[in-house]
Amino acid sequence: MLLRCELLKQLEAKGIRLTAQRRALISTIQEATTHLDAASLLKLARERDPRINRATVYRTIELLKNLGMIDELDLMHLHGEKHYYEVSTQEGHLHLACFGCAKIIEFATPAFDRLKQEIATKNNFEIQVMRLEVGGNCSACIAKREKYLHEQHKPCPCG
Amino acid sequence: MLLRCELLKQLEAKGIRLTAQRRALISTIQEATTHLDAASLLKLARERDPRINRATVYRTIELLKNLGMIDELDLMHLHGEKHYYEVSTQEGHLHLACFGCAKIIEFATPAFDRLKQEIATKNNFEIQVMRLEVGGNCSACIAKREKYLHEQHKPCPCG
DNA sequence: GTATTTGCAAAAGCTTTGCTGCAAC
DNA sequence: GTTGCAGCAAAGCTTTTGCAAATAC
Repeated sequence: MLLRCELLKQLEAKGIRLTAQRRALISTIQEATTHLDAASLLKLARERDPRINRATVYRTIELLKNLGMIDELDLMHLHGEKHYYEVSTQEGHLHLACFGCAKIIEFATPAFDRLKQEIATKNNFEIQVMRLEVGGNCSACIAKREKYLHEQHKPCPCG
Repeated sequence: MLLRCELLKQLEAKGIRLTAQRRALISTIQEATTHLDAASLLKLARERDPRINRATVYRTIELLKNLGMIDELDLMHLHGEKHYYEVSTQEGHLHLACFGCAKIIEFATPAFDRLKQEIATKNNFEIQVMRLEVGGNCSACIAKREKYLHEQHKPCPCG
């Protein structure tokens, strides 16, 4: 249930004034259909407002991060060291990165929040951010590999 | 239960031959008492073998990572974008990074491996690496903050 | 003698910063 | 008039790479 530019509303509600450039950036993040890194975000947002500068991208990201409105992801450094961003959600979820095809799978489970609770309680730790990332092979890539092994007449580990 | 230079033994068992420089690097990782980044590792390892070069550090890290013998951590980017390394362990554990005092707390719980199992099963995903990092405030920093608020005669959220 | 690995230095990739000037109240 | 942001370009930090020389078998 994504309201149209929920982030802008939240910022407005906090009394934070934004320039047109920042508004363009923020709606771009909000409406993105993939995880964006700073460079892609800049490129996309410039379609809305060509004046946007790289420095403004990083400064706006910093702002939203500090307000806890977006989360920063590494996505297992699948494509170098850049960071990716997504709008923070109420319930925790995690990211599976496939080393084979670079696909990113999002997965949510109640166990995630239960674990979060356990971590906080047992360590008396006040959690602000929790990031869980997994790397490996997705089901399609596992199947591909097994098909390949089979065609090579090599033993298939699954029998 | 850390055997003396377990990593070297494992590599030897795999028939992987190592130069003196790499051996010095690897024992440094093995015997480290904190999480090392590439630069600290270089500095420390040079006390054992001054010939070691930065490139060799990165190339050795790459090797150990690919063999699954060390894990790469970000530690919530508490000190910039560098990576930290630790010897892989059988059972999963996670890292709590305190934004207040930069302390890193390690925490292990069976729930971690149960969650890992659930992720693998429900997504039919073959997990190679799983990294869980948490950022927030440790108990000491929470106490410090509450003491401060109390001295300022401000209301204490805990009553 | 061939293959691998080293050291060095330079490049690359992403992010941050200093500064000048513009814009908003 | 002050205050704060934007844009620009340069610097910063970490990591990677090309290549010639050195090393190991």
